[in-house]
Formats: sequence, structure tokens, C-alpha cells
Amino acid sequence: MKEQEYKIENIESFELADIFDCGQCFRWNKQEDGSYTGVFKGNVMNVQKQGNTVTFKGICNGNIQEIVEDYFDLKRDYEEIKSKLEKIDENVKTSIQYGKGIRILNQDLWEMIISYIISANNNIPRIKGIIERISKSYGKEIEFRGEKYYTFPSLEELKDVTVEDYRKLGAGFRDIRLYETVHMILDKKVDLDEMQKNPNTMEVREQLLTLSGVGPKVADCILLFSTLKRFEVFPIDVWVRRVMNELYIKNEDETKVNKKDIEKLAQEKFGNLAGIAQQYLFYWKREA
DNA sequence: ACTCAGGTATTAC
DNA sequence: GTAATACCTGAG
Repeated sequence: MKEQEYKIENIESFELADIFDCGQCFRWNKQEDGSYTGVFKGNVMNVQKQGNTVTFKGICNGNIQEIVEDYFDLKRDYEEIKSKLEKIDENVKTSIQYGKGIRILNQDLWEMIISYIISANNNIPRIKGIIERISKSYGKEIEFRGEKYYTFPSLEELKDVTVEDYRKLGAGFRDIRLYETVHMILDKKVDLDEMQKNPNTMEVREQLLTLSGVGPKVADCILLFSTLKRFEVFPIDVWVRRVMNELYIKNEDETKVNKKDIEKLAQEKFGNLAGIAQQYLFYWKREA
């Protein structure tokens, strides 16, 4: 396949580090020249930003402009979202200034389910390593600039993978959860196409929670970071708990902060933009 | 040696 | 319902 290129000039709310290091994705890696290369939805792409111009180059399974506009959520007005959120309080404003170039990617639903199951009680380098090895073992090879990349395997490509196979790839105790979830989806116990069409977020959330290895935090990450794209959910991990406690709840022991209280507070403060507010806060608190 | 990391499932009150 | 506890793995 041939490499395509697409350029955008004078783009707003688009910073490579903010997008790729804010914790939403696992398959983008920084290159020596400061650009990022990643694999998504069967494409391999390199993204570079110079001045106010972003250049996308890659091996794509369709029109690169359409692929980019969809994946990078370019049709959404992040300037408007940020100006709404900034009005909430100084803390949120500070976090937005820190992560001003964040965009929430439209990532593949199936890939996010598997990726976030792997993320449980794990650290980012390991999560990335496990996903990489699964892709290399069962995905399709794509060559880009003389190097080999591997697509994230489809449901079909994982159908014969055993619990032991996942363990060998380093998944640890998550091996059985991966196996069970793959087979629940294969058996249509959970229908991803139906889920994608269902506008009722709570219904979709309930369905996700039936999957093995998917609890409240993982379900919310899937809802927020996949093509399901629900900005009203508020994934609560240790970092979000920490920042919400520091800024608003001010309990001396953050581990004792009730999840329900955080959820309620997030809903009151951020409403249907809770998810993206969470992302600014999370990125700010974790990196800064 | 020991703790910790994007939680979840299981078991026990 | 809600609170403890175990859990692969490898880096620091």
C-alpha cells in the first residue's frame, strides 16, 4: 500500500504530547524528531507538528483526510468546550491551560475493551508491552518506512487464543478475563454493533459491566475513549480520586473518599462534560 | 526483599 | 449492599 499525506494549517486545540500522553491511548510512540507514530483501526500513521501546521502521513485503509477527521475528533469544537469548562473554577482553568491541546480520540471499541481490561492494576509501560505483543502475535503486519507494525487483532483473530497464550504474552492474572470476554463477544452475549447504536449510556454501561474484567472504571474508560464517545461519564482511578479530593473534598485520607461522592460532585460541577473535564484534571495532576 | 501500578472478582461480615 | 483480600509481573 502507498503512503498518503494530509496537512492541516492553523489548527486549534491540537498538541501531540497532550493528545498522546494524556492517558487515553496505548499504541502511540514518540519518535526522535518529536513526531508520534501509532497504529489504529488498521492504519499506521506518523503525526508531526511544526509551528501551527500538523502533518499526517501513513499507510491507510481509506482516505487519509476522512480517517484523520474521524479519529482525531476534528469536527468537535474543543475551544467551545474549554471555554465552558474554564468558567467552573480556577483549578479547572489551570488544568485546561496545562492540557490545552487534548483531543479525545475516536478509538476502536473492541480494541478499547481489551486494552482497558489489561490496564487493571497495571502500569503503563507494561500495558503497552502486553498490547504490543498481542498485536505482533495475532494482528496483521504493515510495513511503514522500512519498519514493521502490527494492527490490533480482530475478534476473529483472537478466537483460538488460549488462556495460557495470554499468560505467555505477559497478561498475568488478566489472562482468563481476556479469554472470557473474547468468547462472550464471540457468542454475542454482548453485541458490540448494538452497543454502538444504543444512545442510552447507562444501558451500554450495564452491558459492558457484564464482561469479564470490566468493572466501573474500565467501563467508563471504554465509554469515554472509544467510538462510544460518552463525555458524561467520569472514570475514577487513583489519580482522579486524588485530584478531586485535593481540590474539593479535602479528606485527610484520600483512600477513604467515597466513589459515590466523587461521582455526584463531578455530575454537579461538570455535567455532560464530566469525562473531558476528568481528562484535563487527570493529565494535569499526573504530569505536573 | 519489598512496594507499587489506570481495578476487578471473590469472599466474608 | 459494603468492606477486606488476593492477584501476574517487572521496574525502582
